[in-house]
Amino acid sequence: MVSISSDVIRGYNDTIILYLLLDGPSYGYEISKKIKELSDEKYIIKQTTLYSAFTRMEKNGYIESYSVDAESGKRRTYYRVTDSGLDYYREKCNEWNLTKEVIERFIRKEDDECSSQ
Amino acid sequence: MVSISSDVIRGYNDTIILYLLLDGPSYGYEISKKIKELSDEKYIIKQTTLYSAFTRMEKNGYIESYSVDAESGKRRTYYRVTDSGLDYYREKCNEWNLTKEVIERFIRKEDDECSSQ
DNA sequence: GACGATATATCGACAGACGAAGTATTGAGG
DNA sequence: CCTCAATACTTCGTCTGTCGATATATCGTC
Repeated sequence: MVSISSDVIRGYNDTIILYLLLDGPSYGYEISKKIKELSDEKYIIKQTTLYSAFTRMEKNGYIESYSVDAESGKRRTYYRVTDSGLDYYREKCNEWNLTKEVIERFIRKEDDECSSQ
Repeated sequence: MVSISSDVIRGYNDTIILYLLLDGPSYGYEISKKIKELSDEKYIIKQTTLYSAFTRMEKNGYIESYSVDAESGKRRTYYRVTDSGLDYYREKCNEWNLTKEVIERFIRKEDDECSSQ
């Protein structure tokens, strides 16, 4: 079975998270559910990866956090995208399109070496 | 200017190198030139990255090396792909197609948030 | 009261990228 | 002859992001 290795996604976790935050503020657990859903279970982000991405991005000014005590006891940390975060997201989108194009030049298609999976 | 960040390529350097070695044995300096060429200068692999990839892949049995003393003094270490290396390359091709599809779901197109670069 | 789901945090290990620096050869130009 | 650019490879040390392990706390339900 072909599955996604984290080394590939590495450098795009931030982008994925930002994409989901563009719909409105959200929190860790919800984001992880949405990633799983939107990727048809093909990519399940690790907790540690997710939370360390939040920390990093907040430090870089791409997102802002605020705490909410939802339904009695359960506290949540919500994050929202900043202007700078939106800029960053757009940059990553452009970078992705370029990168995709470049990598594709080194991937053989069905007709020759890369057919039988 | 949009340029390729190494975190994105990370995990695909091996694939890129293997692709070029599929044409026949080659050595470090030549591979680096070819990558630069084939990517229209958009991706220039760092020496250290390249040579550490060779070491890693040889250790993993994906490539084999042999030394050649070309044109009098200059020694070169040539690498060729093994069967296991070809398998690995094919796997990475499949993985790439999957990964590309998944990441793309988190990239906004021109119509909304990801237009003005 | 035990368990699964929700929700977050911290710590330490590891792999891959890469800057800096060094070595050695060859050929061209002053 | 010497220097410099190009060719060709190596070693060392640092940094960043991922992730396994572990811990904590709440809520609903069986």
